[in-house]
Amino acid sequence: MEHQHVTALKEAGMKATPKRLAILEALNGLSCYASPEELWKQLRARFDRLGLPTVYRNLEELAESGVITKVIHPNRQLYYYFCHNRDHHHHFVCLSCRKVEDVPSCGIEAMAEVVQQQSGGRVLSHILQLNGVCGSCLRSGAPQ
Amino acid sequence: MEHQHVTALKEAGMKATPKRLAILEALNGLSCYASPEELWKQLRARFDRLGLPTVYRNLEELAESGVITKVIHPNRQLYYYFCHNRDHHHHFVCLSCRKVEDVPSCGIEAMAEVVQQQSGGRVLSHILQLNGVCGSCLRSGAPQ
DNA sequence: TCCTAAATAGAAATGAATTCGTTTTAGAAT
DNA sequence: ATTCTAAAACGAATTCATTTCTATTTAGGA
Ligand SMILES: [Zn+2]
Ligand SMILES: [Zn+2]
Ligand SMILES: [Zn+2]
Ligand SMILES: [Zn+2]
Repeated sequence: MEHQHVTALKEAGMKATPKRLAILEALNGLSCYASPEELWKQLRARFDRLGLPTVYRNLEELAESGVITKVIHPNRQLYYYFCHNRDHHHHFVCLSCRKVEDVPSCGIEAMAEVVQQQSGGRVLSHILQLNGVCGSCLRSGAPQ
Repeated sequence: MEHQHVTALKEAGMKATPKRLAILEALNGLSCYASPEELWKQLRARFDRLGLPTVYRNLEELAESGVITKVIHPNRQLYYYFCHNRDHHHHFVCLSCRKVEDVPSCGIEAMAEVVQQQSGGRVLSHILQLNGVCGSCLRSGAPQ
């Protein structure tokens, strides 16, 4: 379980440093998205020295290499999520409790084709994210 | 053409102030997204006094009321775009020249249904945006 | 014309995110 | 095991887009 993270890092061409692994493990233990500062506060206890910039840098690098996912949030802060689903899919994120659910498929390929036909443009990336309140939050009457 | 902006503002429950109208007109004259500061610099020439916070506030209110659209950008800065298409649709935004193209339709309704079935969650909003380089940028060899 | 809630000015503050020069370290090579 | 080097981490300082705050002005209805 830890070694699979080492492997994932190696495959992404990144050194498997203790702090990098700890960040991955911390994210792995959550079913919701987390902010760099939250992860930093959590991990600080396990390292005598751990800089907040290190957490920012690693999260960005991990997202860049596709190991983790960046969550787009209305408050415009950075959040990250570790999803094991390697198929192309998207996320429903709860704005109340931060839970993340997978939503399979999307019609991006067809839409990219529309752009290609329309203007000859090239789609480099896409953002498809559903925001809302998850079932358990709704049932518990949590604030939105 | 100016009066239609007055009407749009009234319908959104907003006072039709000169500065608000000027912001709308400035955005209306562009086929691409713009930042608050860019609009401020452009409009400063036409008003002896115009605060940058006023531009920020108005753009946010206009986006909130649905008159204009917010663009999600990888550099995490705020950009806005004035689109006249009132049907539900999404945007392909060029990361090079900032041009915006409409992309009709999306399968959000079906995906919202998946979320409903999966966990009983409620989808409050969604983000669907295609990022890339438009046809004319590609042909001109513009930097990405 | 008067009134009032809404809008604006503009300096100041905010704070998430990043920079930078130094120090440490992972992991390959010997 | 030891050496070496590019990558990683430190962390104080900085950045700068965005927001806050109080005083002032104004749009639009009465
Ligand atoms: Zn929830
Ligand atoms: Zn997922
Ligand atoms: Zn372009
Ligand atoms: Zn549009």
